[in-house]
Amino acid sequence: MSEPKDRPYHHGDLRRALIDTALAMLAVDQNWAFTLREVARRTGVSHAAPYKHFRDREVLLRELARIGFVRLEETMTEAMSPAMPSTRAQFVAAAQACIGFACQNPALYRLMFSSDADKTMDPQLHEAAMSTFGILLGLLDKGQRNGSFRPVAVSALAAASWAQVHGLAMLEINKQLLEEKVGSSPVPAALDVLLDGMCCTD
Amino acid sequence: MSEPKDRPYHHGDLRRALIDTALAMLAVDQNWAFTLREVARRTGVSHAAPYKHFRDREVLLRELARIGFVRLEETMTEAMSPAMPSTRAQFVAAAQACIGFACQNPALYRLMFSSDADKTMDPQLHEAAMSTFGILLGLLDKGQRNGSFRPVAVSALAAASWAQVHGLAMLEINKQLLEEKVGSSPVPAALDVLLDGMCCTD
DNA sequence: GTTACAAGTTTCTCCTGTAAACATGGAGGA
DNA sequence: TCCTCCATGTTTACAGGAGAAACTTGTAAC
Repeated sequence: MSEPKDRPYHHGDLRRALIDTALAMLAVDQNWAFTLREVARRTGVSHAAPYKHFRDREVLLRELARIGFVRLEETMTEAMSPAMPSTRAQFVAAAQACIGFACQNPALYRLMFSSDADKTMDPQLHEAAMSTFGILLGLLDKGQRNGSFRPVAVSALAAASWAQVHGLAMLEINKQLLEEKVGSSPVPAALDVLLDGMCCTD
Repeated sequence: MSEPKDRPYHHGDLRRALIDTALAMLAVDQNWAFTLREVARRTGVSHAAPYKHFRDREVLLRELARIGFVRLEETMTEAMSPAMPSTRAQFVAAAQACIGFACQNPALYRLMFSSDADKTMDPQLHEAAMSTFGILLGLLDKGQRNGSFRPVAVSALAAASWAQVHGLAMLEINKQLLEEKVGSSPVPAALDVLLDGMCCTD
């Protein structure tokens, strides 16, 4: 893991290396023990080096959150791309992709939606989050146009489906969805109930 | 805030005093800067004193979470008690009470549903959480009996409504429910969409 | 009364974030 | 070519937190 000699004094692209290390840590450390010093250590650099690239811890966190939104958007877009029999099926696929992303990157997902990553502090982060949200809006709009979803205010559908998916994701990654509470397959069950309210009667 | 002299060497009920101080801190500090030393300081004891009553920080956090569940249950029970025209209205009242509780105690609410407060570690915490969840189950069951809610598996309704309410609460306290995304009154709107899927057609 | 124990305090070690001062090496002008 | 600047490293320093260990103090039981 550590090459003692061959590293030149100047790293080359420490900024990117720090981000990569941090993302790798977030992917492994479910439990959110994230320290700048540990990131520096694993990157093989002194604990003060990161401050040349990030004003403070929060700035790095916000950058990680931004990348998280980009990746989530990619994940959801991929999940939606195959031919689907209905917009409803596409919605389910996107929702499950989002929840799957959260399960595979729990710490990153939590970070993305925590107030640690305050979006008012960082226009780029805000933009990334809005862009990801745009996928949902696009899907809802399409569903309304083709008669799949009820013609109520799209913002209401957006609020409901976002809350539902985010709620399921948060409960899942925090291990709250115990079988004794919500049965053995809560995610599809919950999505079905919600979609019954969103969809036009067949 | 601090009486320098009159405090006897032994506090009397330091355990309760620490819990009260911590709860007060959680109510004020939205942003979750919670340190044992600060709790000790504000309680007027040395920073090591809390360790006589809580093995470590986590044990105190779990106790706070437990109390949070008790209070949430009280809040929801109160909100549901007045005469309501329908089970649906009662559901909305309970849901809004839960979200209101989260908004008024954001740090506590976050703690309650974080994996910091690992329920597998503490039977009493688990029991308190289950008891609070029981309110939802009772309401759903009653609604199914009187024909308000659809006769699908109650665990599916539970999963959907819990995820919805928790999702709304989390998004709200993390200031993610921006008007540009979900309109001006996302909570009632989202609950309505969900309930359209849960309720029998009128 | 003496003594034992629960519940305080002090002191210590190791960790973190962050600031300041110092070092290095590559790029651009004399 | 050489000198100098400066971005990007390192070292050192400091404040504050978790928690362990050793010490102190009331009080309650014998």
